[in-house]
Amino acid sequence: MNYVELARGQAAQIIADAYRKACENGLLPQCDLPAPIIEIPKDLSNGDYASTFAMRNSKALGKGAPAVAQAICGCAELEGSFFSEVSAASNGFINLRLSHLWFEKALLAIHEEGENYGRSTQENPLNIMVEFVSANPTGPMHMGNARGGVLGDALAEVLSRVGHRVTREFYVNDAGNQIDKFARSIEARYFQLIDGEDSLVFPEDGYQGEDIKVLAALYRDMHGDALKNEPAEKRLEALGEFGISQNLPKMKLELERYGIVYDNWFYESSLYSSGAVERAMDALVQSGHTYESEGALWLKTTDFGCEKDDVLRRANGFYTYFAADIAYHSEKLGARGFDIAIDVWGADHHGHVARLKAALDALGLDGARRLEIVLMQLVRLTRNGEVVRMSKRTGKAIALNDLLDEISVDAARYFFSSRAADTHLEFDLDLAVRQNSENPVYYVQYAHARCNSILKNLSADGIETNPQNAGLNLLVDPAEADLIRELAQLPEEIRLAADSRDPSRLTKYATQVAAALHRFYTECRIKEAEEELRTARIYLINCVATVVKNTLSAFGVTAPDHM
RNA sequence: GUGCCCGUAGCUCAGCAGGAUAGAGCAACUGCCUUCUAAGCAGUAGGUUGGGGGUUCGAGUCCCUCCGGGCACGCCA
Repeated sequence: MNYVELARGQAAQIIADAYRKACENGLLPQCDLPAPIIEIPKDLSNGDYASTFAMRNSKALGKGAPAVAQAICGCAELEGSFFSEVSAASNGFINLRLSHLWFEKALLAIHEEGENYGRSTQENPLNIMVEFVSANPTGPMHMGNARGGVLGDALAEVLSRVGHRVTREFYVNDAGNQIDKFARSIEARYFQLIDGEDSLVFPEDGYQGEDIKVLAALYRDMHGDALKNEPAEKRLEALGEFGISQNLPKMKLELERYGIVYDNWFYESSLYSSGAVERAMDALVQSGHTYESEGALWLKTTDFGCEKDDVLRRANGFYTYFAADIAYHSEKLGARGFDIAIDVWGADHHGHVARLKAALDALGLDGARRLEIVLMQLVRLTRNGEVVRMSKRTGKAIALNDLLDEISVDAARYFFSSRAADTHLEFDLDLAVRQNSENPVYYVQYAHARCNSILKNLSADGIETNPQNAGLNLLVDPAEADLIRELAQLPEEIRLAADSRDPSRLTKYATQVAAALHRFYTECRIKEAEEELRTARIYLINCVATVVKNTLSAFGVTAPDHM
């Protein structure tokens, strides 16, 4: 149950009713006004909720905002609501104060819902696919993939928590030029192993990493030198397939270590073998938005507001990556039955967004609305203040696995979750490794450990620590009220994270809950409190533990019982 | 050159749909452990929200412009 939403709704209703009553009493003129906006002020000294109704409508009502606010307050009926007090501020704000009933109800809901607290349902649940990471299987994953991984995973999680049906997918780019490049790189290393360093010139645009040498050596160990005398085409195919067959399981393991498990791994190559690419291209030709020029097949993306048209099939007869991507996404939104497809992409692909949407629009799939791209700014990796370029081609990428050897999965996931996708993220390796207790993740986890520790301690003294619904009306200390207000916020935070496609706000929320707990812990004793109050505080502590755990689990971070 | 993203405290960043006195963490300084975990709490100091215009009762938030940084503009993926 979302008590923030409930209170907000009640407040809006109270003010709307009060306005109607003020009109009947001749205090205010009858106008057609928009629904009152209710906000939670930063500074709670004036009230728990506030409305800007008077300021917003003072012009329409022909009266000053303070006068409007006073008229509203005079007519407001609080009976049966969660509010105990309504007042007009001199600048026109209408302030409402929550009654203790609200605090008690909010706590009861947390305990009742337990690990489901924070979840909600949709009237019309959507079938949503979140596709993320989709790193090229040509080498180990880097920091950008690490960021995209938690972002996509957490996004999928919050979407499912608000009641949608969510599928996590990894798109395996096992076709196209970069695979050819990959195969030629392994080939060069393979020949170097057999015939010495100068046997075959290393491709200029090849993959330089050590992992390529390892793959070549592994292939030779397993299959010998026979491939050397095969035709080049057959050799490259064998080496490319071998490389992918080695890399892909490693990537799966790496992602699992990182806490990410996909529902489905979708292979680009399957789009060709299933005929999906052909079908999509035929459909595009049927749509009338294509033409042939200089031997190539073009899509008129300019029909949909793009700056220039794009090639679908090259003059050499091969389809472009764009063509495969159109086929892939038309399958998602068509045959595979997803209402919405969300892709998490690196910002370096942003130029691709408009034309993919355009292509889907041409196919009648409403790409403008049903395809959502979350663009993630690239991670700038620095070491000793120096920028480290992250590319698989140069072999200088820092692997996700290497990072996880240095810091915990929890620390890595929290760090990458803590900033919105569109912020430029700087990741200092030395700092990350050193960060330990300075990392906010420990601050939050400590809050959970503290709750548990208190309960364990009390339990050892023979005190009942299972939540007992009694004395909740005694929780009136400001530190207790602040804490409960924070706890009540979780369902709202998850809803906002899902709606705005931005789970990073939950790390900020987690920090706020932890801060409120730590303040409460300092201000309010539990062990020495009088029995009824102690019982109520034990109830509260149990709720805090639930909320911290449910928040951290949204981005895959654990809530330890002790630290 | 064109398009997208960013610019808030010394550093890393919040600021929800325009609202009351712009907030956290780190770093600095001052206090708080014989009492439930000090991985904590309280306090001090730190700001022309990149500059300049505009919109209005009100702008960090919206619009324009300039400055600075990142990314992209392939018959690569």
